[in-house]
Amino acid sequence: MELLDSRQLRAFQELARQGSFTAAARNLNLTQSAVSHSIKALERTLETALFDRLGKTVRLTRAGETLLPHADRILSRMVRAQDELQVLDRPGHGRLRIGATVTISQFVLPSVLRELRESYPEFDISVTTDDSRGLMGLLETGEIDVAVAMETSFSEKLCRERLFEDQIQMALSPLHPLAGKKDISMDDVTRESFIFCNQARETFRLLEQQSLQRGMRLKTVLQVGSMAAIKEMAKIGMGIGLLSPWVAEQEIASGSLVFRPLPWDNLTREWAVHSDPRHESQTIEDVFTGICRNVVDTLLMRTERLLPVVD
Amino acid sequence: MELLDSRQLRAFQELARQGSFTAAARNLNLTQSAVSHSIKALERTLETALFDRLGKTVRLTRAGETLLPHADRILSRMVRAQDELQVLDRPGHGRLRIGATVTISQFVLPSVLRELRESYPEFDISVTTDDSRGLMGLLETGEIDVAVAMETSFSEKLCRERLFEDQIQMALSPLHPLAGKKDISMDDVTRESFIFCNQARETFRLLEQQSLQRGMRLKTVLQVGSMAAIKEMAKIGMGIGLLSPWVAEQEIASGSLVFRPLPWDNLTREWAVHSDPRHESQTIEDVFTGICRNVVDTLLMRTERLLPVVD
DNA sequence: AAGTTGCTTTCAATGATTTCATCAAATCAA
DNA sequence: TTGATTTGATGAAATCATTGAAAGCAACTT
Repeated sequence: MELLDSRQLRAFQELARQGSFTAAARNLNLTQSAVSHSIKALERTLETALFDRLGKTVRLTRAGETLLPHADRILSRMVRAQDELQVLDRPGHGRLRIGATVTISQFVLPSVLRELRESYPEFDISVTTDDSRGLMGLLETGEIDVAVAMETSFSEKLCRERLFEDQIQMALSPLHPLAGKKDISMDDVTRESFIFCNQARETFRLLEQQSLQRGMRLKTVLQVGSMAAIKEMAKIGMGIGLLSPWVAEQEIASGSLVFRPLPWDNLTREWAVHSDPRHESQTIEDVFTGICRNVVDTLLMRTERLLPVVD
Repeated sequence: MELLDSRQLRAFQELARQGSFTAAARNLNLTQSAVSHSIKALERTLETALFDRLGKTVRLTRAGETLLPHADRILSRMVRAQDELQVLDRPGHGRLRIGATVTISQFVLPSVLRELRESYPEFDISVTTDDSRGLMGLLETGEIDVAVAMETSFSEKLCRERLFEDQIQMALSPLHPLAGKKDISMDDVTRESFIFCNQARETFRLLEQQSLQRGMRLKTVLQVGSMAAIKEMAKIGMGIGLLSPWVAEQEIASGSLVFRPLPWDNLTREWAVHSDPRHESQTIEDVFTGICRNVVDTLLMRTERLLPVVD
């Protein structure tokens, strides 16, 4: 069926309100003739008379009466839609959907979000937590705008800005036999059981792959839900936590956890801000990346446990 | 501000749903070039990008996401409006707003409405009661479609179809002194008090005018709200009822009321169906008039108290 | 690297909307 | 009643927008 025309509806609405072609035309900034033509066209597509023309004045027919409320709502919704879009375009308004791994959302994002909110208080900001691979998926389907994640798995289409590197190490209770051992061998770790974060599947994958290359399997004793849980478990000697030392500054300082490198190298994680360069407004994403840069730079100054990126 | 175009919105909606210009174009029976143009035009009037074009596939931007629900509702309301109008046009569907005087709505309309409902069971029928002059006003403002009323006051623009004539007479209790009197003089009635229906202002006006021409005033003792009330009051001798004898067949037959003519003539009321010939669909009004004709004809056959119209 | 698919652009043509000029009808004021 | 004025309808011309064909890119496939 033929679709209704919005300008004709507008003419209809005004004519219904004014009861006069010339008055309607004046309000619409049109000629009376144009209004007459519009109404006639509308009546033709609807195959029904909308007005009784009684000489000088005009009155709605039954059909016109039933159409009028529809026309009103259609037209008012049109201007409402336009108003909403207008507001959306105002500088400082907008949306940023951030994706981050557990580590990042706990140790980096808080400062970033504080700065972001200072500069753009009207922005809608949301944070989704997932492992790095999942974040890349969300980025590709457009469900998030930026992802702070490991650089292992990234799509060709996405662009990235490197932030820093870190290294997975063993987090041990000070009482653990390996805590004081000078040279930790492969055999030493083979016998141990490890604690992972079940949301950090990408790190787990990285470690498993490295282990298998050396013909061994890491014994996993626990999969816990958060960084804090790993640390607590390691403290009481439930096993060896696997995480980067920069997320445990306090525990290291207080001596409740001891960090030792794993007996093989290449356990460096490279972190970056990923985004989709084809996305509508890259600007807010650039702002976000810049803030991340800043925050990470101050972090780098405070600890040597984070490694700057070599460009 | 520039108004949105419905075809562009339709294209937008389909593209948002399909995520592909060609697919959208196929569903719209258009070239994908046309869809591309439409979207571009829409984006131009809204001054914002509605889609991220990522090579082969497209995705809604934030603006697009906010526009989509509006577009959906606008378009669905358009088809709803069209559907409603379609239903309105179906034969047998429609509306007839009848205006009638108290007498008519009590003694003529019931049969008319029964026949009307038989032929057009889906019609919206409403009845408004007012005196003849008021009905003419309602007819002129388009608040009713037809009026069954006295012919005294009618506008030039309206058309009418004469139905019948009747005559106002005095309704008396059989015990009333005038009930058996042979020749009733002016003096006889001057002393009496009369009972009117307060909704029959036109009849009252007619009588008052006739009286004043003869230099007398009718003494009004009661203004009551219905024909039945007049009859009851007259029966118990509260005064003389003024009404047409054909609305009191039963009372005459049972002898509880006696009718006598007033001592001056020209008290004939002419009844007609009035309507506005400039109105959209005269057909249902013609049907109504025809049914009135029939009903009145059978009434005329049953009583001589109604007078046929002389054409 | 070539081919396919899909979107954009340019351009011509079609179609629709608007305006202008004019007519007919209705209202208003003598 | 008669003209003067207002108002809506109509037809023709001008303007504007929508459409489709074809060529041009860009991305994805083989």
